Amino acid sequence: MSQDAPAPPKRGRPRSAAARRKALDAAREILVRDGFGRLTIEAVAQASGVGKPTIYRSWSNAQELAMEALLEAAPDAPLPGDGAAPREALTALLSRIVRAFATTRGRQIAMALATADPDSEFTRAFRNRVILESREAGRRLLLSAVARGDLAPPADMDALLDMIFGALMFRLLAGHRPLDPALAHAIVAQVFGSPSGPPLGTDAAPT
Amino acid sequence: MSQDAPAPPKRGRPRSAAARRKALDAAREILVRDGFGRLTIEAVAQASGVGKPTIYRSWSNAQELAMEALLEAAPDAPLPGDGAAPREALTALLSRIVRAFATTRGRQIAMALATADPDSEFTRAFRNRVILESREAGRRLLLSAVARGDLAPPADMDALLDMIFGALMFRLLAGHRPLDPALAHAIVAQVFGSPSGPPLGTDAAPT
Amino acid sequence: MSQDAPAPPKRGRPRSAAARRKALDAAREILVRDGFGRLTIEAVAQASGVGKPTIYRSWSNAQELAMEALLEAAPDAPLPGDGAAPREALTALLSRIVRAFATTRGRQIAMALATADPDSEFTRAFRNRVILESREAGRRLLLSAVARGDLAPPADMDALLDMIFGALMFRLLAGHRPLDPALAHAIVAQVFGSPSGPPLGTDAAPT
Amino acid sequence: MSQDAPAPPKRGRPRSAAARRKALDAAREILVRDGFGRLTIEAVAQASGVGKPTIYRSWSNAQELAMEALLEAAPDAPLPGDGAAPREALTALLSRIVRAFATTRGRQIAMALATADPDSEFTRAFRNRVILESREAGRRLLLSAVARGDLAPPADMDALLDMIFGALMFRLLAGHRPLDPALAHAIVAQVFGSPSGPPLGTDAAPT
DNA sequence: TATTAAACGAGACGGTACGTCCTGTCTTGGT
DNA sequence: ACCAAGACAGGACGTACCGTCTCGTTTAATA
Repeated sequence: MSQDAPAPPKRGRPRSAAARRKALDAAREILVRDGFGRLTIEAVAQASGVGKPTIYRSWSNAQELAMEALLEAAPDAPLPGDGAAPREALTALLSRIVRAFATTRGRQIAMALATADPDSEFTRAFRNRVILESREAGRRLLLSAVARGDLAPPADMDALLDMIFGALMFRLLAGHRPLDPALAHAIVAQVFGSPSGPPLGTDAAPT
Repeated sequence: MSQDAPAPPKRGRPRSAAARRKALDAAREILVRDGFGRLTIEAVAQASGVGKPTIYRSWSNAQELAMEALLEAAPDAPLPGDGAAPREALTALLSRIVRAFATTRGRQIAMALATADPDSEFTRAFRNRVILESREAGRRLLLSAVARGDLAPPADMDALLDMIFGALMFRLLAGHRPLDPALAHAIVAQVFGSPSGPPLGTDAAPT
Repeated sequence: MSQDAPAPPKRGRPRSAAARRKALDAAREILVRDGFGRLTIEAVAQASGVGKPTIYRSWSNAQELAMEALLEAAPDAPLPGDGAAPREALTALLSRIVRAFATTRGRQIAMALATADPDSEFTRAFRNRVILESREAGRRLLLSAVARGDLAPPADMDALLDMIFGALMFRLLAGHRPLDPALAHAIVAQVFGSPSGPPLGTDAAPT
Repeated sequence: MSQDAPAPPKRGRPRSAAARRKALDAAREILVRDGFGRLTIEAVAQASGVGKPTIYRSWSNAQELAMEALLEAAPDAPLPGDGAAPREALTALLSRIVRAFATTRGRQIAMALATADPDSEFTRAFRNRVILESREAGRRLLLSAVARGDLAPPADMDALLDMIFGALMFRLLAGHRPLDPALAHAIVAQVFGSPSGPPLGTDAAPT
């Protein structure tokens, strides 16, 4: 991505990895302690002892720095074993997301997403990594459920996925109801049908 | 709560409705023309000819002013006649929302929501007015569909509503796929079942 | 001066003397407590319970109000009996001025004088009342001293008076040396000559 | 006092002398053109193209900036040759001061002095430079006059100096009489005695 | 005694300036 | 060549007062 120069002559002093680290750590701490609105380059430079120009060399504004800090802090999605029962696996996945979002960081991620330039390369990377990765895990689970006959093949898989993951983000942002684990179960029940009754959206008899 | 002063004598010069109007109009124009990031109290004062302190007297920061401006500009939800077929009515409702969000204003609303203090009274009012009103219209439509037997009663109505409306917001914010009218149809199909086949979540299925 | 309107019909409610009083009292207290820089119309209105327009009806800005408040507070110069020995009377007069200026008020008077529009009618009145009245008393004392033969008739009486009173103001403003009672005696000695020895500036040998 | 850091390493970008210059020049021009009351940090920043924070880095308020601008503009006191006749030299010195004060700047200096915090370090420096330097020149002239026998040794030299220079300031501030060159001559005559006749306060006034 | 006009308190108005904060760039001296 | 430090121009922030302008309420002279 930044390697398109085939022969980087590597002149001069190389960038200090330590400086990046200190900046990211300071940024993360500020995010956690004071929230997104206080994450200024000035404050990060102050707190980390890294010079402002050095920070600007790595990130072009506070949003990008925030995103990378959040992205780092994101749990590295140990996605549930695909061998398990898809319904339970999806429930587990959504529950993990709920728990992650329930912290302050969830809102910060949402703010970062909403505030950032939607077309920036960084924003795209962030979306892919933080948001859509889980969505793809969900897709795999739904496909395996369909393969096992637990779920009728949905007419529009993408729309279904957006309904599932959008519900979480909607609760988080609109805040009209708490974002709690019960939602994960309710969503799964809605998709697969009630545990006892016939599954949602399928006419395939339980057999 | 607001009834403790039974006869507030209304001393002093009353607030000027004209000043509020000019400020809101200028704010709206700036939002449309330059986006949320440029909506500065300074700029609004400049553009509207209203003094800064006067603006601060009515709104305590740029977010609040932005919200009221967006809120005003929000279409006054001419909700579909509840007598019509609920499935078509829901499709129409979601399509209208998609069209509204597809404009710049959609992202602005999302940014305002994400950026603002989630506990502020203004934020709450904004959520109720702009976000949850449509959700309630959706609830009414789903209930009437259930009453007509078009839809199996969902186990968790709130979760279902959040899935429906969350999908729209998710597409808007994550931006991984376009927020287009096809999504409205896909969501409705997912909820009610494919047009020809048996509806989703119906118990009409089992045989 | 304000009588050029031949028939002031004096209809309507007359100005409230109480409002003037409250404003002046509040102004004086603020001057004493917080100094000249804090004497704002706003603060006086707040502290006195008098409305801002009412204050502006009587004084056209904070300087004028300050001046009138200071002027009121000025000791009503019970000038020394002209029958007494002029030299001692002048010493007493200057000592009194030193004492008055040594308080915070002295500086405030100087600030008011320096800050105010030099051509305003109010400033002229203030100067006449607060500054020049003492100067005229001094002139009378010098004249009587000349009449008694205690003092040679000065070539330029006005210049001499300005030297006497200017010395006080100079110490007050420049602050290079304290404005203390010793100065009053030193000035008198300078003008009349040392009590025992020959007067100042003469080359007449001490005999 | 300023020696506790023996080797201040002077890190970071040094202050720009050009910025200071531009600010001071703009300040001086505003003082001359519009007067002390219009000397706003805002206006200086505007007129000079220097950022407000940069100005605040060098001066902590408008008074200090005004003082430094006035101080710069002050004529560098080419004090009269001490070898000349002291009486004529003193007359020349006072005349020069009268001429300097007769301009707008005189009043501005007085306003700056009166308005500023009397204990600020800047105010002290200003006083020393602008006010007291001339006074010291006057002291030297008087001493040499005494040495030559032109003048009887005054009982209190400081008081005499304050009378001489205070007279100028008094006329300037009180404004009861013009501050014109005649005053310089009158003061000198008062101190040294009339050129022809016997000096002031002499016992030549017999009987 | 009733009318009525002016002054009253309150406080919002359009402004100006304040002094602080942060942005993103630039310029030092020190590894 | 990169680093930290920090000054730079710019610009928005939210506050304080300015002096003016309604408001609705006294209040006292007049009619």
